[in-house]
Amino acid sequence: MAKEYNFREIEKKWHRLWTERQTYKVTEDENRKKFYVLNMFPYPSGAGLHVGHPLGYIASDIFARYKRLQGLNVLNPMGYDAYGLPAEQYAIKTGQHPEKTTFANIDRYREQLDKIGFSFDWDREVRTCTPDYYKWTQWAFQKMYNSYFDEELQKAQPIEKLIEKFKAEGTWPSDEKEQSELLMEHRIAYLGETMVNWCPALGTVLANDEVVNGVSERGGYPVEQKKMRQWCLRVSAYSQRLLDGLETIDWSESIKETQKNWIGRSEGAEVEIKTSEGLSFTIFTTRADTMFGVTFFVLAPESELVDKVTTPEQRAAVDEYIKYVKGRTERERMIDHTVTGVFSGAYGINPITGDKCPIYVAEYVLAGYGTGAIMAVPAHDSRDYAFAKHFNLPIIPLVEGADVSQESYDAKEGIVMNSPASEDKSVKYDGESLCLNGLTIKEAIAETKRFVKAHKLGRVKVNYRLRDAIFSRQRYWGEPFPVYYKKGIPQMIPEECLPIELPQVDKFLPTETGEPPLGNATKWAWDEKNRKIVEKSLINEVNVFPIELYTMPGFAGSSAYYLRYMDPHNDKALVSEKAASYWQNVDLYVGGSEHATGHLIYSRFWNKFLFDLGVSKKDEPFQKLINQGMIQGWSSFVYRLRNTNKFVSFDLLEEQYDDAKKKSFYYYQGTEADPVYADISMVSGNVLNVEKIREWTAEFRDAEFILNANGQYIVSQAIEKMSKSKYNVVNPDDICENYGADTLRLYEMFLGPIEQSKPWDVAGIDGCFRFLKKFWSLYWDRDGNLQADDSEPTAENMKSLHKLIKKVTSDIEEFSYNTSISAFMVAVNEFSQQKCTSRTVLQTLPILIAPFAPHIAEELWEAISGGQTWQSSRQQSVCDAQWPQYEEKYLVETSVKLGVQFNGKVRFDMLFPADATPDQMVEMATSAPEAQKHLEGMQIVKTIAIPKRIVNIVVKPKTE
RNA sequence: GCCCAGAUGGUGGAAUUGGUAGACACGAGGGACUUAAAAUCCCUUGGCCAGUGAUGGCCGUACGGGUUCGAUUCCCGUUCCGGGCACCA
Repeated sequence: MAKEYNFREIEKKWHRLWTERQTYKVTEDENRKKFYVLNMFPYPSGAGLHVGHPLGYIASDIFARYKRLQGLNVLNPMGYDAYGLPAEQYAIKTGQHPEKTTFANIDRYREQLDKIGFSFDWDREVRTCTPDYYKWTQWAFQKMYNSYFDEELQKAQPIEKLIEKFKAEGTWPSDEKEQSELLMEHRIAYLGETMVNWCPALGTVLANDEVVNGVSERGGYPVEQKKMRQWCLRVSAYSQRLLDGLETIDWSESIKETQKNWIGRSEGAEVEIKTSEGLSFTIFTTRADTMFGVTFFVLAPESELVDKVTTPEQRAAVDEYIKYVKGRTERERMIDHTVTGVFSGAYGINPITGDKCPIYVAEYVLAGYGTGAIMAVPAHDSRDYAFAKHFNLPIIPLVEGADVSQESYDAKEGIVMNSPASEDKSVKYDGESLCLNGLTIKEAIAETKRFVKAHKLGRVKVNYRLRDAIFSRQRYWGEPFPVYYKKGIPQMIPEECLPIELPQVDKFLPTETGEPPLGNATKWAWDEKNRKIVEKSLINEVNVFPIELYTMPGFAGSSAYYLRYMDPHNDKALVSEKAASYWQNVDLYVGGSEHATGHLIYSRFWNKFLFDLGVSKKDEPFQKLINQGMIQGWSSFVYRLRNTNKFVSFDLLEEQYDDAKKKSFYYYQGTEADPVYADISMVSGNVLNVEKIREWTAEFRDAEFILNANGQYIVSQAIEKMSKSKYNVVNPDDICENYGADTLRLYEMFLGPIEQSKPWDVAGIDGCFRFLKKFWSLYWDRDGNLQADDSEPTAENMKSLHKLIKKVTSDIEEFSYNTSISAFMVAVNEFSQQKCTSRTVLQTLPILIAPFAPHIAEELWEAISGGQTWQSSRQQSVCDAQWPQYEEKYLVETSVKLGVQFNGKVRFDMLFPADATPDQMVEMATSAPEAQKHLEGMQIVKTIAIPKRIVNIVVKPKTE
């Protein structure tokens, strides 16, 4: 009886031994090179871990194990992003404290993760919601509050330096309130009166990346613009560094591109415009070359200039327009691009041409970008063009050959003309007037910038689209701010008193007076004298003051967690100098690309700030980034006839396409049928288990199911993101139970390239399971005894082995795990055919497979090395073995079969010595008997021979 | 609209980056062992055509062109799917 591959026992055994032996515990070791592997830590949701989560974790675990086998000291930690909206909303619904549900979810995650056999050092686990962790989130916030960004040095500096500067300049106010306001304009964490994304349904403000298509990312509720006093982070100050840093890191082009878009650098010029009333304003343009084509100016409706510029005659019209704009939601403005606007009554004077052009107010100009005012060049900007057509304003073409009768010419290519149209159209400054005619657009831009600068008409300016991050939320389940208010002026709670712990509340909703949930806390006031938190009722504005009621957003805790993993139990510092110097930054970061404009920007910003402080040792936190694809789920739908409790099999429905809504609708005998999610566990293939769904929810209990001719109920299926609400979540637990963790790990990697998204499909998992069984059976004879012997491996054995080492090594380096698993499959078949029992080979294979399938690797490693005396105790685990090097000498081929081509078509195959030179190859090929019939009546034009690749002979008919 | 990435058998996907397209796996078909099933093993499997047969020929990497002795790979154009940004001046 051959020995069975009992994965359940093997995996249980090794989970136990790994824990007992602390196999994965990591400590700083100056004698070894470090390698830091990191996964984006999960938010522990109530749905548990699904098969998509481990995809990235497995990928990084393979790399971590591989690097470790190569002798590096690998840090591979895991933790939880534990603050979040779902737990809070669940608390509002059920009254259960978010901490309770969050910790329960964490336990469940841990249990699931443990089954898969990761090499995490759990001693370093962090949870963002525990005080010993968020102490350092609060600490970093205070550091940001007490810093400003020095434009010249391009780095953060202590705020005291700025105060000194103001004092030296004599601009330092004496009034405390004025001082506070002045510094607020410079602090990196500041309290700002800004337009925010307010989500009434969630009762909180949202950051820009949390708003998608004008609705909230979570829940899809409408979002409106509202002016509110909020904590903000001056992320925009770091725009240039965030952009420059991208060049130094090894991330995918697409994600760098996304970040570049989000930062949105544009180089241009700011030009001073005087108005007919003697006022002036500044416009920003990237197309300085088009100054001669300006026919009007436009102000953003929210701009403060509007009020100043508007003439009495136009006042009523402008007010009405602004009222209209205010009434529009963000979403409406995004979808509806119809041209609107109003004349302000005033005129602006083009400093280049001296022309008087009307100033309009229109919503297509945004207050938040540039100066909130533009010069309009309808001929060369499509938005200005639409506006000009609508209001019948002149259009002056400035590029040779550009036809602007139907649409604007926006391209930045061509030769400039009409600039000026005639000599008297260009105003002279210090005797010089601007002339761009005949230049290319690029030259014209540069020339205009020079002119504007030289004659002080404006200045060259770089603008960024990146906005400051709104850093406060009106929620309960988040980090409290270590801030109290003294006469309305924010004060930092002393650093030694941190952390300020999240107070207990009995209600998680806003208070009746509209305060955020923390307003419900009774013990939430700061006693300045005794330096402690006291009852709110004691507030006296003398020595006891109210504490901030806002909490920090989700990204606060996730922005520097990778630093905390380096030194997670340190209560003196976020991370010790020693640990930070050793681990530096993350070498390999694995996570989803959906964080491109959120976490991955905030984290880089946060790290750059800490780098300026000297806490972080590298300017960029994540050297290499791999974005694992999403594993999607198959959602299943049943169709309910509208206003009935009847469900109709999908194949009986008629489809109708609604062009307007770009959606299909389904009908059954004239009645429309609406799709309803059905849990995937009730579906096999596309057939619904009607009995099972009746037991699922009350909705289906007494429903009538109209079946097809085969007596089956067919569901329709769609590939969607895995989510609890879509009832399409597949847990990894079942796979572990039926096939084992090693098979799960192998299969998830075998599905395809890591970066690709793909629907989950268990078809094919048998292939990986079979492979492991074959791998297992290499080691055991028919009686279940280990069949390794000390026989000399054959040349064939060594060739197969070294081919495998070479392939697997290079594939892991390139994260091409699916192809390295294929290589294993090939190799195992070869060894099996070779009946290889050589210890040399059998001892190496477990090391090679260990990153992918650690449990079976350990078991076989133990079996094959069991008879030996250990050189050191660490060799008890395959994790501490040494990754083998391949040797070229075993891979050398003595002869190679190559196709001999005539004019690019393969005509015959023949054997060549592997070391044949191209000349020898041609000689052999042309003199071969098979070649003669192809050469008959032909002459050789050219020959190409590439050793080990191809022999190509180009011929053409002989001409006399 | 702009930017980025992609399209290969029935399916997931390989292809040393310009050198015999379809590795590996799934599925399907056939066979062996077995009372039977499971498990295991072997063979076939891109399409079309010719041949009893070994085999041979043609077509084939979304579509249309180009460069090249040779193109899945490079260039130009088109179509389709995915991702990001979107009145950003």
